[in-house]
Amino acid sequence: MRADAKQNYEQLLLVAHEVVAEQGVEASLRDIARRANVGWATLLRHFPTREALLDDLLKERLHTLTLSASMLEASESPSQALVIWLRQAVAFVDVYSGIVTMMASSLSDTESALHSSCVELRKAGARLLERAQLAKVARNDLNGEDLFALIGALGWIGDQSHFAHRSNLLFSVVAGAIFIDGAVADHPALSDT
Amino acid sequence: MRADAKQNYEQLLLVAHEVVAEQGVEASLRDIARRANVGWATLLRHFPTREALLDDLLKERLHTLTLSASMLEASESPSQALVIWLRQAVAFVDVYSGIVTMMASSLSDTESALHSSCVELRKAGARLLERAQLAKVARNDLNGEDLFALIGALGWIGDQSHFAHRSNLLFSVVAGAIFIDGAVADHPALSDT
DNA sequence: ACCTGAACACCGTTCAAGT
DNA sequence: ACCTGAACACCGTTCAAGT
Repeated sequence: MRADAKQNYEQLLLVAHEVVAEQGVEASLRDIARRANVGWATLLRHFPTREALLDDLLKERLHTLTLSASMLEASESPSQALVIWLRQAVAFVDVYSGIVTMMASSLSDTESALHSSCVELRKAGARLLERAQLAKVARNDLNGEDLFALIGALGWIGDQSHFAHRSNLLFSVVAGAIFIDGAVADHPALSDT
Repeated sequence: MRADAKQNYEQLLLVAHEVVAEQGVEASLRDIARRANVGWATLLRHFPTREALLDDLLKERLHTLTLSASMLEASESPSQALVIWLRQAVAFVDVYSGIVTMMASSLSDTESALHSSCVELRKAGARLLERAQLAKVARNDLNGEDLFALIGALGWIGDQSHFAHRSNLLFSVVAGAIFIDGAVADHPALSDT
């Protein structure tokens, strides 16, 4: 990448993060280009679709999240590992409002620039879920898609300003439902404080 | 209302239902006016905001849902009544994709044309929840807002084509989490078939 | 009273020119 | 190679005319 191109790219990412964090994933791309002092068509060539921009915005943090899943796989308690990771995943999607809807549709859209990132996320969760199922602490009728769906559902709740202040409690309600009765009764990670 | 006005109004509602059921709540209003063979500005005067249109589209079915809540309040089992009503509520929001997000924001926006309808819905659920709590079968730390949030979360899952085929299972997972362990173990309404 | 088109400021898509 | 403005077809908002 040429030097001026690289500078444009990085300035765009910086501004895009600010604007999207403030206004959500449907923020005006034209507005982002204006605030970044970059030509409108330049943004479109760096990021041919909205999904491509979001993918680049999420890349680093997504990598951190999947790394965290790998670490947690080696931890002592399969149920606690899953709960801790779920909390991280919900915090991850909380950064940009509307991102869960975009990710959910990208999961089934092979052509989306976000697709492979979403598959990665699902796989990371699925591994932790399967470990908990083998340990007989998580419901056996759930799979990686369901985990993704529940993270999305909690992310949706966090997106609604009217519900956001209850999202900690609702996290513990929904996350707790993934486990078999009593299996996580002694896990402080599920208490709501 | 003048005769021609009334005819326009009803034609608009008819077409709007079709288009919104197909494309979701963000469907083009201009397109609806075109398909209804009605002047564009005419739609805007009948429905000054998108929320006003949706409110009229939902009114009948919402009334049915609140009536159902009243009936269920007189039924034998408080827990079963709540589960049955929750299923109806999720089916209600399933008709228009994106409606849960619009309703969630209307719940805190007193100016929205949908506001009072949303409050009605929350109240109907809250009454059934409180009855179940008094009977010691539902978690005591949840309130009407939480119930609305969980209905919205399940509605969001139903909106995503990739997750919709799991929504029955996920309903039983999330709805089951509202109750105290074992309180609904014998309720066929929570089985996933 | 009610209906209607048109002007306006936005959006994302596409493309032909610039350096 | 990369950047850029402009034309295009849409959107919702507003308003001045029509019958």
